[in-house]
Amino acid sequence: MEFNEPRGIYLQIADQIRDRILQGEWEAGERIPSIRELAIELGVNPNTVTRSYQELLAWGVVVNQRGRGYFVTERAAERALGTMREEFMRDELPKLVRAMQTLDIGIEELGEHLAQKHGDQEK
Amino acid sequence: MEFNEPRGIYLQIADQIRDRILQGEWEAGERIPSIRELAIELGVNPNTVTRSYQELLAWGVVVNQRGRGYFVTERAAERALGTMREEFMRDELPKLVRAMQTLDIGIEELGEHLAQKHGDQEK
DNA sequence: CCGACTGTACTAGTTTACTAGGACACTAAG
DNA sequence: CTTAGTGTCCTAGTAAACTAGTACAGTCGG
Repeated sequence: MEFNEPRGIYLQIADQIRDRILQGEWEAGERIPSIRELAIELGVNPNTVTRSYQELLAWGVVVNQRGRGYFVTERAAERALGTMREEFMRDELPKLVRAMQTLDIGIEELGEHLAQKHGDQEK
Repeated sequence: MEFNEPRGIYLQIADQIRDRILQGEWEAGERIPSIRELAIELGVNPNTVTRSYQELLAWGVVVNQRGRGYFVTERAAERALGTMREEFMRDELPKLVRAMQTLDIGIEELGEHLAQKHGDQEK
């Protein structure tokens, strides 16, 4: 696995594991790879994985037990979406509002540009 | 002037001068404060102001002449809005798109939250 | 030419986020 | 109890962005 982006490695790992959880690679209650296992597999320091797993904890998709491992929570997808949306609304939205105000970009115009970028938002 | 935000001081200064230009504090072709003047007034290093002025150059609101100073351009407001919007569309919009995709936020929902934040967008 | 202003270039110190190394502590199986 | 696994803590190294200090270079009025 390559880590080219300017984003921290630990964030890329956290995203990857989160996605694998949400895709059902592990059942609720099941153990995900240990910190050391994953660290060796990815060729990074265990502390980096530890930090990734702290993110997963904050998102509510795993719980941990000292000496045993990290385990997928019930309704992990639901929890992840909820907490991550809260974080987005609290941290990113204000920046967006500021930018739109100084650049005098309306919601309608923003919508047009967004549509160009990722097409239909059906789901 | 206090610089509490986590954003670089040079960016805060650049924003401030940009706003003062757009508010018409100086005419087109008029000279803005010299790097040293502003540095002393704000209590920062001249190099920090230099960096702020580089931003203003990039935004197209000023031009510079070695040994003479920095001068407000024609149609500064127009230029600033244009280049800054380009930067926004190129740098910020992709992040926004990514976030909205992983969080499954639609344009409509985003609009609702934006409306709550800065009310009507009349102009 | 001179002097006082202007911007510029080079270098170094500071801060912050991030990553890594190594030791410690808990758990469970034998 | 021992051991091999687990997570956790403390510390240090790294890299990047930012800020500062200092010297250099152009401009213009006298």
